Amino acid sequence: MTPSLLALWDEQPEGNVRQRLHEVLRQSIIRMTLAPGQALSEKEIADTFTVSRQPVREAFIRLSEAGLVEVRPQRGTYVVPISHAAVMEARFVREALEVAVARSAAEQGLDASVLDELHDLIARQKRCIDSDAHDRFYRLDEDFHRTLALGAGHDAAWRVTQEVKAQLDRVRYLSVPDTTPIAKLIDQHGAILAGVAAGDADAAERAVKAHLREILRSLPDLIARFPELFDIASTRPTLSAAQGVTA
Amino acid sequence: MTPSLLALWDEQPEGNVRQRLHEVLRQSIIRMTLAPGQALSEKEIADTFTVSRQPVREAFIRLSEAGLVEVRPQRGTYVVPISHAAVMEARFVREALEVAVARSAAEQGLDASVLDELHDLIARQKRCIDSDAHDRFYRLDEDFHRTLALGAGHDAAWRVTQEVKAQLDRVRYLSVPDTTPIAKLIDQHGAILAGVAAGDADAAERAVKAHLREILRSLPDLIARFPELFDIASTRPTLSAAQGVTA
DNA sequence: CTTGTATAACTAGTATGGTAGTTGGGTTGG
DNA sequence: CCAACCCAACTACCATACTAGTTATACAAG
Repeated sequence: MTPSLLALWDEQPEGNVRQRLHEVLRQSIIRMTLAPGQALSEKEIADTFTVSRQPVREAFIRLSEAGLVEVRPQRGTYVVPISHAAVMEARFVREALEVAVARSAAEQGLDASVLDELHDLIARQKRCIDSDAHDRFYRLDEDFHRTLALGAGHDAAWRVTQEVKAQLDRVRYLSVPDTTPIAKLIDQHGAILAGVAAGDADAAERAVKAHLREILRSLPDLIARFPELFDIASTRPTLSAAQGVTA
Repeated sequence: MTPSLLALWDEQPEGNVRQRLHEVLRQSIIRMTLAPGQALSEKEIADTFTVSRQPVREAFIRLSEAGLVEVRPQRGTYVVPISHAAVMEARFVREALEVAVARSAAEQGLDASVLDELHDLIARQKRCIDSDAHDRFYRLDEDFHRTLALGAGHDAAWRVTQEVKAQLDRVRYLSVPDTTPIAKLIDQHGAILAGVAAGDADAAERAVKAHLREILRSLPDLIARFPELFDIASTRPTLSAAQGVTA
């Protein structure tokens, strides 16, 4: 584990130790380098990166807010198992946001430069079909969704999307390279862009929904194939669950 | 400032110092006890609550992620001004989520107990109309939206909604008690509930949108009345803005 | 009076120390 | 053999110390 963590560490240029650590750990959890259920020790991580425990702790807190780790006081910090319920909820939130973004983009129109960039991204994605460049495709996939959101001026929506997407990316990483073929995903990107470019909000919405529902096709199969990575319970016990109502 | 902060502190029962501090500061910012632009000193806050700087710092980090404060390294931490763009974006995200939640609730149906609770909440809201119990109404308002979201099983959506709602609540707190009369808001709650209960997703969506667009009516007036609380620039300079695209 | 510089007083970021609590394993009494 | 207990080795949380960077001010040089 250590070597690949350190590799990510070196390629994180931005800013302070906390942010770099957060990004390294986040990526490692998404990529399953840190497996669900694994215990993360403040001290061990701190020693690995030759930093103090404090920024590690702060990174843990942020990860726990994204639902990627669970901090149990005086016990330990653990990578949370993939939860079916959490994935479904993340997908729900993401669909709500991206549908709204696509509709907004279709209705208000996008700058020509943004449309060009989106077309360009799809073209570059197509070059990944045969070359088995999955990692490259995934980055371009994220670029497509981000460019659309930011191009429509909805950067808060994108920020939230990015947070919940972590839950989904963990699943997507499992389904490499089978399940849904890349070509199909690229076609769906094309459909989204076509709807947006044509100013047809309804078509854009349908395209986004079709795209984001692909994960539903692969999920049951993945749970069957990797049961040890998933939470057995259908509903995950969340600390931030329903609270009492004002008396 | 100090006394009212400490009052909030004492009524935060839950858990650790960091969470209590976060909630106290968050509420204080929403309620304008901590005014936009005000500098927050780690040391000063720590001394006020007789805790160390560390949990204060961690609370600041969380607040900065919600866009309520800005941490400028080696400089200071400041309550961010209300930004027109940030409010519009928060409203956009909230509408996207709550529309999706309401549609989901209408389509899948809610338990009778949840419907009862929603009706009860509306009834209790009506009792606030004449008594000028604005604070009480606002709590019941939040209860209504939370109960709907959690009742439909979308607690992740609610968690995100709650985060972005802070930006909107700051504005709403300014508009007490004029602008939109409480009675109108309660009617809108009733319309949402009616749509959901009838299983009419389209009606529920229309009702949610009408409800959440009330803020748009009051915002220009508030900017004119309290220009010193708002960011002058139309677009706020966000650190997490657009990044380059994969080369 | 203006300007450049040194400096003192702040800041956040990081490191380290201390405390209370949990856990698991070994030991002791039955 | 088994149960109860104890203790050592962890944990996260909080407090404190230290570092590095920013800013405003005072002061000296022109």
